[in-house]
Amino acid sequence: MKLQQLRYIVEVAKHDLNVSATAQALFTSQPGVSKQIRLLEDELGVEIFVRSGKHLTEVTQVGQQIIDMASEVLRRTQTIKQIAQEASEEAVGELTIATTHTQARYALPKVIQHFRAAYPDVNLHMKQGTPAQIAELAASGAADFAIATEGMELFKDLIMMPCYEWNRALVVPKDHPLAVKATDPTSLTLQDIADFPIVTYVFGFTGRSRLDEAFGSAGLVPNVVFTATDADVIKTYVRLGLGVGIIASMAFDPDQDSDLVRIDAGHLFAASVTHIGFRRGTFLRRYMLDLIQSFAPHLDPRTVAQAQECFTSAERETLFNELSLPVH
Amino acid sequence: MKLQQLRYIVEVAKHDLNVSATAQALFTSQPGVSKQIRLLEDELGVEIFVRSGKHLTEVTQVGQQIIDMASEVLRRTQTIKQIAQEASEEAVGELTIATTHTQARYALPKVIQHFRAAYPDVNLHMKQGTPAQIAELAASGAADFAIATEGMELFKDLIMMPCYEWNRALVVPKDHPLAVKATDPTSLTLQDIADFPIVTYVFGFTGRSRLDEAFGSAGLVPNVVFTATDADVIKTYVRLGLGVGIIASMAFDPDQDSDLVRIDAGHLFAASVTHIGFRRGTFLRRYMLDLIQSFAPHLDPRTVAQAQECFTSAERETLFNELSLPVH
DNA sequence: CCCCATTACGTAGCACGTAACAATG
DNA sequence: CATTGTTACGTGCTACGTAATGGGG
Repeated sequence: MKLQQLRYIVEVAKHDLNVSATAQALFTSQPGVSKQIRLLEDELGVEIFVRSGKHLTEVTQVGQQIIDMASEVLRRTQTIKQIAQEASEEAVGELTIATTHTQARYALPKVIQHFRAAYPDVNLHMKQGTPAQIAELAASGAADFAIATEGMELFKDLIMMPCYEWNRALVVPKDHPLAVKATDPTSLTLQDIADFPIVTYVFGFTGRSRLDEAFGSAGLVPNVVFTATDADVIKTYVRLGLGVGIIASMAFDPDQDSDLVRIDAGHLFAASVTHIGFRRGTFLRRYMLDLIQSFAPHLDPRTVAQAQECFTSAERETLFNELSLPVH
Repeated sequence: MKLQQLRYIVEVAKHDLNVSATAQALFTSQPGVSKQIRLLEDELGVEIFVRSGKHLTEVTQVGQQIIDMASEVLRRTQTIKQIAQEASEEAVGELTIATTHTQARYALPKVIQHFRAAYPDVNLHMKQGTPAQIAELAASGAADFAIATEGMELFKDLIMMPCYEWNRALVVPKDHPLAVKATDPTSLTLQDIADFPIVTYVFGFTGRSRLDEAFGSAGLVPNVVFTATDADVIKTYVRLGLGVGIIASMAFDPDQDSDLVRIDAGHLFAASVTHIGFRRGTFLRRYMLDLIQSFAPHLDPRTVAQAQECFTSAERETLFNELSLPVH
């Protein structure tokens, strides 16, 4: 059994059982991959893939178990490399962050700027997607970190940590009837909002669920006429007069959005909490810990280490609910 | 990075940093081992071992982390082999049980006999040792199972499951003053026993601690004149008249021990529970599950699987304290 | 008829073993 | 001086790439 053989079967499984595509992705020849898989199957005495004629059609039951375990093996060899690099070149490496538009656009820029200055030799990659995709990326190891507000409890081997609390604001054009509320945001009610067509996030994004809850428990049916995954698009359509926008308050930029009026609505909705997560068992390099702390100051390396030790998310909750989160 | 290189560093660490001895144990040449370690260190860019002149003197800090992770990798490659063998040759394999004399001599024979009949092609190995050694063997992967009554909570990555409950009996020569109690064991008191010199297990073996607790809470100081790790030795010295023996009741064999009298003392001491344990993450083959159930009928494969899923020993406890244990 | 996996075969690299060497206690 | 790790060197294996072959959709 060789590490490459394990790599091959894992990659073939990831590439829809297409050996040619796998070989190309791994920059090697297709017969080589084919043969090594055969050799592994011979050595183990089991078929990992089901072949119909000249095609791999499916993964056998044992095959799946073996592939899963092989992934684990490969992950750990990666960890070995990380440990070594951490010891020899502390400030050199890679960092992949999977996150949503909202975070990438409004929460992360400062952090990233700071990070790049501190670690110029760490290559940084950002992947954007839906909360579910983000969680998947982190769980599969394709990203080091997932940062999002929703849908992060999907994978049990993701360690999630709360970063900051935030709430919503209304954005309306300056000439909108509700614009006058800007002088006294506390007088704003859910009924006020429900009177107008609403432009906000699609479901499953950026705390949208909290919004629905608030209206629901007030017995109101909001007239959501347009949804988007990010605040920039929402603001654009607010400008076009489609309706009043409800966005994360941090997504309002006083400079760029000077043609709009922001009315804080934090008293109307339950606060949302943005989390950062990583796969259980990940070796966290110094620069990773630094990034976490720079994004969420209360998450110092010691606290993160404690979170890693926790077996269940319930344990982590008790660990974290002693902390008071920053509010954005 | 190659699997063998990982194997080499792990084994060298296990062999007190003696490369020659390691090479011999792995049936390979010493320069080969030496070179592969060097190559790995070069590839990773770190020193795993500290060399003073021509000797490996210690493991670097990173080295230890790498070795630990390498062990994990190798363990998982073993698991892959097991998964494969399970699928192709369900009844072929190896099984190593680490246990104490008491279990090996009095509890396991029937089980083993049954097992050998059911799985003639599974090679069986028994390792004997102190409870601490047994737990260590299972935790390190040198044994598949640990079976013992004491000291099994030492390693947090051992999954322990209760097998049966048992208590103690007094054994005395036929002409001993206490022999008359055999007709009415319930009349036996701790004071009765404390009046005589006692021969029993050494501390840390076969529920010895429960014995001390009972005397302690009764305000008595037992006069333990001789201790041994197993009942056979204890009985021998009881025969020599050294004192009254206190042994596990199942360790009295009516046939072989017909020259002694057994007086049940279950009402005087808290019951002990014998456990079977294995390393978390172990792939349990069919024959292993069979062995467990044959030893402890309530531990069916489903229950064992549930125990494997539990994160903490507390969770397992709640799982198990619904079961009523067999009494030996 | 194209796509894809397997077989065949040649080559280059590398792991491993033997032998010689160096250093340590 | 014995033990132990490293260097040097030769060899046999094998992983990999190119080319040819054979099945499926």
